[in-house]
Amino acid sequence: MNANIKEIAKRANVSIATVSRALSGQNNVREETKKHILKIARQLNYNPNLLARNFVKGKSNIIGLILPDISDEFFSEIIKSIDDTSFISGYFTMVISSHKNRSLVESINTMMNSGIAGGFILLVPFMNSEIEKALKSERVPFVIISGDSELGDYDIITIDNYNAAYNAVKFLADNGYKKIAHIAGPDENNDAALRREGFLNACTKLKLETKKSWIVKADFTLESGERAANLILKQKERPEVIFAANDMTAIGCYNAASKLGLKIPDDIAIIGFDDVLISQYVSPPLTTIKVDTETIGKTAAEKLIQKMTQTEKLKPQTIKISTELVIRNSC
Amino acid sequence: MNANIKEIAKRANVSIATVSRALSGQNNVREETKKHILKIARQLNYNPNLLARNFVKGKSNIIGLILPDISDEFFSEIIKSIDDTSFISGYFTMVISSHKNRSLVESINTMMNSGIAGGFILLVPFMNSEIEKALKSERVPFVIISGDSELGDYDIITIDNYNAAYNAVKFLADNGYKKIAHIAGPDENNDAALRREGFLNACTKLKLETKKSWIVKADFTLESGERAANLILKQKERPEVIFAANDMTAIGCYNAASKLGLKIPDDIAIIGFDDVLISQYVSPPLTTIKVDTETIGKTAAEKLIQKMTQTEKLKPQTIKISTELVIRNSC
DNA sequence: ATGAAAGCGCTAACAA
DNA sequence: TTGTTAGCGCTTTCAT
Repeated sequence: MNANIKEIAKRANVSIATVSRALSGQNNVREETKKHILKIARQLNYNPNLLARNFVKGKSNIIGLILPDISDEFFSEIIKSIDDTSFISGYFTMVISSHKNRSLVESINTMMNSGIAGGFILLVPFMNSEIEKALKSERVPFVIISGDSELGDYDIITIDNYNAAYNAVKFLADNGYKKIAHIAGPDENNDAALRREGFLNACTKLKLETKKSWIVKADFTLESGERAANLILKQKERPEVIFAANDMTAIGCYNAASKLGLKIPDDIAIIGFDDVLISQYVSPPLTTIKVDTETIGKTAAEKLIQKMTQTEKLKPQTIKISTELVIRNSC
Repeated sequence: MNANIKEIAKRANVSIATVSRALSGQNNVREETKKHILKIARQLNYNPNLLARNFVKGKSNIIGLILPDISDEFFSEIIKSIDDTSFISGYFTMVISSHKNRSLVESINTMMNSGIAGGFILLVPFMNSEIEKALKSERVPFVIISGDSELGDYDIITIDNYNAAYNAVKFLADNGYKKIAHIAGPDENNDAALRREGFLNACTKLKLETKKSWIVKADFTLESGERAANLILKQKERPEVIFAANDMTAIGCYNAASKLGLKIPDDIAIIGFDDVLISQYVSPPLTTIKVDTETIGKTAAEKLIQKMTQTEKLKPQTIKISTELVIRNSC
């Protein structure tokens, strides 16, 4: 069994209170006593029982990270980034994913009420009333990472989907493209909705040609992208370029184009969104919009820790992490 | 603040002990009383304080997952799989990655001594005496996920690197390839070492031609794969096929081949290892060896939970998760 | 600067 | 079946 402060107190001939004070680095202990205690603690290879410490303090230095029911490299990077940031401030990261066995709401309730986490970061692709209800208690602080900055009165870390999409279209216009199609993401996905909106407004403002039959819904997967691209490319009038809601969809377009014998970017140009690893290795390398996952994770963790440590309540804040256009050879 | 059993006891007119018993589903409570208590608990939206529960029980239902200082889709899948499995048995998953700010040894010590985790899963690409020392206390149970099944007297979940590599080479031989090269992984990486060994032995046994200059070391990255492939492909005598230690390296070969104007698989065939997502989308789709990450995670979690719950100590066990050859068009 | 003691929420041993 | 009580390891308040 692990040594405890009682044991150290006995060996050091002091009270457990003094040991506690010395170990938690308070300055109301005589320097000499402190040194002595620290030495014994080291000898015994003492590690504080974090469970007991958190318990008695009535708070936890565990940060919960609630993930949705999908799995891609995005999350792996977010997790690392959050864990990195948390660790520096003395926190641990607990992952709790939501899936068939456990709903998002259940995950939120656990984080909110079990006391196991002192705060949590919620990754949600969408919001609904069930989730809102679960979040209402605010028993422990949380921040949300989401595509939508208009979710409500929460602290939100988001990327600027709308402007990123708008600027992507502007880039295409600047490069002489006039006829442009869009493969959208799922309706209920906020990232997807905002990208779509940015696309549509840019088309209007910049006087680019698009039409209903050139705007096809997909679901962020490669397969759905290929299906959607087929729908677009087999029409009598073809667009010059497709703006895909994400990279996987864009790569689905590559497959469709290849099977139809169309060359990228000459016959059909393509632009994606996300800059996943694979995008630089497809042929031709995909022009896309880079999402800075590391900064997203870091910012979320920092904001949460700020909320966990300060007492006064600040107004909810939306932090938009900017994106970056990565120009390669697909348009 | 969250309701506690004291509050419930008061409202139900019973003692806290009875409440505790009712809530933890013991059967030594009168059915009627139990119902009453459960109802009140629900009314109060009661959630047990897990910190207190774990603390008093002297154990934790948190499973630690120690990750090395790298990040790829492999980990994202492992995390999900472990978390899924843990959740079903009532455990949480805490991720603790090792990196510039926190060494592997430090992570192990935290998991071992802080009481915060009741057990942990260690992902290590290699073993050394420092790590061995940290693991020696066995204060809490753990299992290791590693490429090497010969690490020592531990419970290890591993893939059968040696046989997977051997069989891959056999597959190549069966398909008529005679001259074969290998791009190896880092020396200190056990997965890499075993794949290399499997390759070498297969070459000997199956009488395939290889030579020193056709066996080049890389470091699992795409760039290093491209460099290594260049070294191989620019020699006067070229092999017919390259067995790459992992998929990213294999894709590096694609780049090298493309720049040298060599067609895959006609001029040079390629086979990889891992079956990462991207492998099915490169052109031509990569033939490779699929590593079943989901089963690895699941098995590791199950084994660990078994160790955490049973009292008698079993002999350390090595569990090899089999791999699967995925035949595509690169050889 | 130090010690004594209460108490965090819960479980479990013992008593009734 | 139910209640009483000790105690898990630690922090913190109140004395000294």
